[in-house]
Amino acid sequence: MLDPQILRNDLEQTATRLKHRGYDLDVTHWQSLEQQRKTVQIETESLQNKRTTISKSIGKAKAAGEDVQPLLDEVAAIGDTLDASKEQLKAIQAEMELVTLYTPNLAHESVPVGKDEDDNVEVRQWGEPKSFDFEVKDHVALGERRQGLDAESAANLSGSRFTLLTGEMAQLHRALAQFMLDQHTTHHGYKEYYVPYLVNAQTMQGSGQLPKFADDAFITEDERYLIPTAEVPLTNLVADTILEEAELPIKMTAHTPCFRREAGSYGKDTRGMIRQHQFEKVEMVQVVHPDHSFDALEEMTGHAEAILQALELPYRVMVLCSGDMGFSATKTYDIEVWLPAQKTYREISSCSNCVDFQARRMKARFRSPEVKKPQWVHTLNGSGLAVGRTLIAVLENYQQKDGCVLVPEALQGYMGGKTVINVA
RNA sequence: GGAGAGUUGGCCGAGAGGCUGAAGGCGCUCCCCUGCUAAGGGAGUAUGGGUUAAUCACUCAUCGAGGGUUCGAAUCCCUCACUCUCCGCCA
Repeated sequence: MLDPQILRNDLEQTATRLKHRGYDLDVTHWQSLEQQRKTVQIETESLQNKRTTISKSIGKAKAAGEDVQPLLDEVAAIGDTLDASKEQLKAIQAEMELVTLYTPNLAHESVPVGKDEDDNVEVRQWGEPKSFDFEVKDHVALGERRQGLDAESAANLSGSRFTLLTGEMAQLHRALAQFMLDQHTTHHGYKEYYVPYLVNAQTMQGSGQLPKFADDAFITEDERYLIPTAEVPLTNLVADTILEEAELPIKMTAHTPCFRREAGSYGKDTRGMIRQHQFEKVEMVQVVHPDHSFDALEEMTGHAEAILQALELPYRVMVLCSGDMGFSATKTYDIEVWLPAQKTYREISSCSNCVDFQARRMKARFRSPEVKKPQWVHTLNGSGLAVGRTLIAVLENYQQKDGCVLVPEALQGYMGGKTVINVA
């Protein structure tokens, strides 16, 4: 949720900045709502005040044994007008709330203005894409051996966009998640959480998935949502709370499955396990003091990078342009890992600073000794990393001519000492 | 799934139709006293919104959420959510 003050005081500029994000704010509509709101609210509140005043005097008059009938007559006249005024105010406020709930965050000044992913800007690269002296296979081809990656069985069980892993593939997948969690908890200062995978609508709204993106999520019959990312439960842990400044920063990590409908991505990434309805992710979330959120974003991106560096997987870091960012973010770095079979970099992590956008939706605040009023915290989230995609990256980057796959040194301890898998 | 109890400010806790935005305590802030420490005395201390250039100003809302009764609701009624206890079931 944007600061209502900037919509009131700086409407034109805000509309322009929203346009950079591909969002058209109906300025005239908003202005008219705002104007109506003001008139009706003042009217309602003054009627309310009048009624309360008279009601109180009725109490006093009764206690004094006076005749209250004249006062009752007077207050009766207010009733209908007040009710009508209240209804009107409610309707206006509901409409304004809807607009604010559907309005994305503003892009930070440091974010390049652009339309889509083609306008994202590379920030840095790490590692050299390895050259192979043989024809490289993609992860699907590599996974066919020993049926380690069995798309057909998954399709039979559940439909398209599901994956079944067996044997060493499943073990490697598990090893990756364990390794990531351990890195974040022992080296990067995050506390590990185990969280619910089903959340209510309120929680989904707090982090920005609802109401606008209802179609992207799976919903249960009793109206709970399967989490699309652990960001949702983790971030909402501070919903409706006033923290002490000393409690900040809060750094949380969790390994969870993520569920996404992937509505509107028909035909995209249909081969292999790049885009799935269900995938594993290790997520990082930080709740920080507003002065430090941009530093925290750099730090958190570094934490995700550290995983790739430990796995010796080449990657590049992109800063997303205004038009390509997610709804709640003010600035996002995508980390893209090198996939030799596609001869391209593919997203494996996304780290975002949401500043006070989610905090306002969730009512997450903190109190500092210097400032009397509670202030909004800033929230950040980042993948560290998407486990399925990391598996793909390991398979493709560590493949050998004969189709077996070397186990990255950092993972060997998690693989029972194995140095190579997928041997024919 | 069944039966019962509960949900009040940062925390604990009173409150039973008007004088309650809410006693009291804890915590916190400021002041006084006390040669350290402990203790004592006084004052202050909810959140959100609106009006305003801004406020020491005025005002509205909020006692789990949403409805209702009433001139007036933390207090009465209804629905829902959550917590706790007991029973049942279950990994």
